[in-house]
Amino acid sequence: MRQVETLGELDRSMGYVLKQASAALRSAMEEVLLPLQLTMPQYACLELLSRRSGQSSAELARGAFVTRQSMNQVLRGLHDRGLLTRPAVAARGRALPTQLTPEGVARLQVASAAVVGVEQRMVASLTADDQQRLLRHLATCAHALS
Amino acid sequence: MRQVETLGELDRSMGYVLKQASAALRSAMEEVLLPLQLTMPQYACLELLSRRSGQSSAELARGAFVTRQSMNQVLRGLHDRGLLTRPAVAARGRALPTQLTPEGVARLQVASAAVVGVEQRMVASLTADDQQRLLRHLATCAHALS
DNA sequence: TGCCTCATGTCAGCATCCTGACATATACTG
DNA sequence: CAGTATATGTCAGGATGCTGACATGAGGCA
Repeated sequence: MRQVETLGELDRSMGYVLKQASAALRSAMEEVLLPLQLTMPQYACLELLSRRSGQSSAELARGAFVTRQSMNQVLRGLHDRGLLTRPAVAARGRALPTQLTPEGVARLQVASAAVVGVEQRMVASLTADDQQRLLRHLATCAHALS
Repeated sequence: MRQVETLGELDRSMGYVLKQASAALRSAMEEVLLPLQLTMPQYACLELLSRRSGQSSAELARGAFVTRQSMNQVLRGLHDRGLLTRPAVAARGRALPTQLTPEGVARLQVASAAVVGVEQRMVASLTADDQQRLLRHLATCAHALS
């Protein structure tokens, strides 16, 4: 494959370049998560729970950009593997608060380190200021379309 | 839903914010493409063909970040709707060069205008310089992970 | 109180995308 | 020339995610 084909106008399109970066990140993350027996949504679920414990399936779904149904399937898989706990019945309302088990925390620590490595590799050639700018601009873009 | 929940550390993660922006863009694009009877990969395919005509399914697949098989399915749908043409047999090698029909060009013009509108809305609150910076930084990130 | 709205969990069905495999056509290499 | 490697198209099967629908629980309001 040639390096950039014709270096066409696509590289001027914000949408295309954003998709390109996102696809590259996803691919790289799946690569490092595969040996850890974790898929992308599974890792996202564990990460979200580590940031704030006791979230419901619907909350996790919004945080991971999937539907409630998909997140529920993810939660079952992680529950069956003993990485998190869910009450069988809701103590209040219908939400079932989820928590990481020690095994889940341990697994996440390894995975998180690998993912951080990928992120650092992604922005390695940017200065600290540019990284902050990029972070801020991306957040602005996301907010503008919400 | 509260605005940003706890405004947690997730907003400091480059990967998360990138995914957030990408998801928002995809959602917004699907919203404007739905009335035009076009899905995301279908639009990407048409756009790629308008940039460079005669591309094979495999080339289009790489450009749209999907597999050859998925792109082949997309091409069939667009071919059945008369938006593009493919030779039944390869004139040389195995590649089947694809071209847009006038109907395909017309449909793409409308879709492209809608998508450009979405992209402009996304970066509306950024200065021209910041837009160029964002474009350049995203390309750098994508290249670093390839 | 009764009613309405909203959020959550869950089930069934469908659409989409991918992995694995195979045949074919071209280019390269000994 | 024969063998290998690479690229393309295609088929079959499975995995994943989504839409639509329903029941349940909480909160707000006349």
